[in-house]
Amino acid sequence: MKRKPEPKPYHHGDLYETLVTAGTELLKEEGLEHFTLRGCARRAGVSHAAPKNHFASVEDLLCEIAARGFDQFVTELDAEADSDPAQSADSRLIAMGRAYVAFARANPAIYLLMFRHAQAFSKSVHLQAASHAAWTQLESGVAAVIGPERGDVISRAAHVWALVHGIASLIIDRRLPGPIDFEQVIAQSLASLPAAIRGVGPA
Amino acid sequence: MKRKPEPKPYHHGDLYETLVTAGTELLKEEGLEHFTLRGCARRAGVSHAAPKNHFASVEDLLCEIAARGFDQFVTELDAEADSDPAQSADSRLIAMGRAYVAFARANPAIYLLMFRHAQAFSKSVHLQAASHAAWTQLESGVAAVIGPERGDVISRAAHVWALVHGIASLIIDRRLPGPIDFEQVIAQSLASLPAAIRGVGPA
DNA sequence: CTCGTATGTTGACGGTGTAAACTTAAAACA
DNA sequence: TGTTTTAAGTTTACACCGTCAACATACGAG
Repeated sequence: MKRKPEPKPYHHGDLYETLVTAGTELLKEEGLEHFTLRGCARRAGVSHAAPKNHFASVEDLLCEIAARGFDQFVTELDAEADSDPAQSADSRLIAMGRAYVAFARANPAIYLLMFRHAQAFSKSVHLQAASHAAWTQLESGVAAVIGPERGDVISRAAHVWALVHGIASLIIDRRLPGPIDFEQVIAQSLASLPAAIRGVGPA
Repeated sequence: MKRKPEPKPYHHGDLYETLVTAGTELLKEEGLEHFTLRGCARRAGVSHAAPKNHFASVEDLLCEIAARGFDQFVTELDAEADSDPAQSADSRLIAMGRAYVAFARANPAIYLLMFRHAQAFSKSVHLQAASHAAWTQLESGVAAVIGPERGDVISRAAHVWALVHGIASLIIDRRLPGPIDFEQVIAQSLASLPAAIRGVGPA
């Protein structure tokens, strides 16, 4: 058994990391629909069965890629929300919403993998933790907007998530009709959000 | 060449319709992920290459199934919106939103096929017409809410669609955290919609 | 220096979509 | 009615895919 975590244990180098990198690149280039484990192996320069030693199945590799996507996602949203430290809770939430849609548009295949691909979250602790962090991030943004005394943060957070997820999905799936201004839709929809989640429901 | 459109041309009976039926059933039973052209042929009781005579590819069959899904979708939303002829435009739009999410939850695989599966709409005139009808239905509901003189119906319709699409997607993908009341999220989110699309943007 | 074992390769299996060649039977026409 | 055209279905084949088992290799522990 190995004891030291040296970066290049032997033969290939670090096939685990190489596969994650190759998979991420292939995802961006070819899309989730055409993602293939054998394709990752080819890009990594190993035989088609080599990944088996590091990932029990193609889903395991996708889970790791998704987990790293969540890590980057949370980092980017935090950075955007904190870009102007003087702004209100409302504009912080709107900034997060803008960053959310921007991430989806910049990384459509990763976004689909993270938020729409059917995967067993329980299989990967990394994925479970990373996606949980994203939800917590959303909840705190919503809580700051509706105020500390109001209950029901969860259902309002779901409302916010649904709106930005819907916008992102319709855009990257090219579902909106041709002559439409994405930026206007994003700005208008997000602008209505603080009032919408404050204005309704029980105290 | 045949001239008459008789329903059962010969051997199998009406393989075209049988394949559409078998495909719809398999979609509901196994989900879009496990949908297979050979599986449809098996259920129809024909060889795996028989569908080639009626559908050039698996995508063509899926387009026809999606088109029929849109037909049913538009019918159900119209019925729900017109269920109470005395209701206001606001509550009509909310009723349509409720029916939208209900359709997705009742037919998740068909919904995914209709609204998220990458497909060449241009390949099927039926699909193109049916999905266009759904968009028109949405636009008129939104126009009634924001009033006749206001422009920008398209971007407000996109806003409404994004919200209901997001709710439906998160629910059928089981993305919302465990202790959450779907009905409350749906009711709260939809209730905020008329004011949201009326309240913002240019006159 | 030896040997165990983690890592990578080869080959195979069943599955998929699709294409070509072949067979069958209905329809078109004389 | 009888012949021929042609649409519809079958068979076979190919290139992929994910996964598995058997084998080869080379690092690292002892």
